[in-house]
Amino acid sequence: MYALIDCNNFYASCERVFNPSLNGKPIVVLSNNDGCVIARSNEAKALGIDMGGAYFMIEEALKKHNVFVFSSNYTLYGDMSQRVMNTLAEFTPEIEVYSIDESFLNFEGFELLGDLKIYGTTIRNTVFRNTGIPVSIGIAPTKALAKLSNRIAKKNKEYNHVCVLDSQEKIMAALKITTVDNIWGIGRAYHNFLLNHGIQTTYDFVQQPEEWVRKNMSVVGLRLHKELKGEKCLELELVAMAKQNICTSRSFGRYLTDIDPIKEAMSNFASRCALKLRKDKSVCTLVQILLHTNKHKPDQPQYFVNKVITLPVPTNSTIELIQASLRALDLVYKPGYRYMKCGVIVSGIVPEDRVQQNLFDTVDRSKHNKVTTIMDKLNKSLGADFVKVGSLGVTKQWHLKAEKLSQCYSTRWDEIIVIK
DNA sequence: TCTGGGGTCCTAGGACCC
DNA sequence: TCTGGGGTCCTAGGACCC
Repeated sequence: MYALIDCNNFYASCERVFNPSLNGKPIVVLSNNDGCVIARSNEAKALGIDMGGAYFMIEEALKKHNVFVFSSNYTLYGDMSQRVMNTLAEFTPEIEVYSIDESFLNFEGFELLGDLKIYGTTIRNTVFRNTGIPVSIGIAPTKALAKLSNRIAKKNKEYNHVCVLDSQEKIMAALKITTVDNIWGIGRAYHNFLLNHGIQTTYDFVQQPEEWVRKNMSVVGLRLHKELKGEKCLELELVAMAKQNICTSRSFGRYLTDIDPIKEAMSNFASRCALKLRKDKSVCTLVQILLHTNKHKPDQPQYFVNKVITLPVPTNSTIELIQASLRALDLVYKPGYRYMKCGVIVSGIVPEDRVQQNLFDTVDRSKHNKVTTIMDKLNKSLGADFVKVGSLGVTKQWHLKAEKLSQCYSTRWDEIIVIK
């Protein structure tokens, strides 16, 4: 058996932990740049606020209903996630952290511990006591069924947030009450496709012949089909695989036309990518930049461009990645456009101890390594970007909007909560 | 004024090899 | 009439996830 533990309305719940006066009140959390709604408390959902709605279009309505609005605070959510996962790890040796707010746990053989419903409830209570975050738990024989079970636990009050699908009858009943658009792995396109073929519930879906599923939905769909019938196809991924791409991109807080502030933004994003690489003990061989105008304004001149630079030797040096990004920017930048977004993607990622050297390489990398090591050390103890490369700049014209940001209660000494 | 960011996997088709 | 067969690698695009 597998358990899927999912935090309820995670970002909204994080905001509540340190501000309990928000209990019972409607809360929404906005995306970067305060762009659109990406998390809602139950009270906000009940008001009919949609996921993904543009903030500027619903701002008035939110005010009218006294909805509390927050900019996303990933420092806080990341730290809270870590606390939840640490607690979960105490309950099983095998845990796959699937996303910032979800984990799969291997419950194989746990039936011997007694009723899984009781065990799940213990986990839920412990996570809440340790972190203040409410979770829902779905338990079933495969990962896809655990997902489905989790959804039932969350949507139906009578389960008290823990649902166990441990018999064929329970599984069949669960398949019948779950429509196909709520299956993990079925998105909008497949949903429409299935509806066109008269398939509405998950039960209808598992009745289809495997060849038909394979033909129309590729091996991914077939795997899902088998999983929903109780045949295990997806294993727990206990060790996080090395990433194939690392991307840092942002919309700007306002339009940029001059190249200089864009250079500043690009330098910052390249620097972030370098830091992420070093954290993973990896290096990259390709740097790609992207630069966009505002796609939501079709009446304005549009320019979308990507540029890839191949590095002579794989690296995670902040300095080299900034240089490559700025070189790429120079090649594609055109004046006269109102730019809205840019970013840096690094790929061709390999472990840093398996670097293929280049015979004609002239850069003294040991020097770069010394510099970045010291930079990382200082920034870790004194705060992000305490020491940085000059091209990261100080004007911050590109900075995103975050007008409703809460404090970093758990990661900054000067923002720690004070109890009077 | 204002519409997020960061990922994965699979497939088809083209270019190229012998 | 008829124009080989068997591969690899890369890219773009589409599907999906949180």
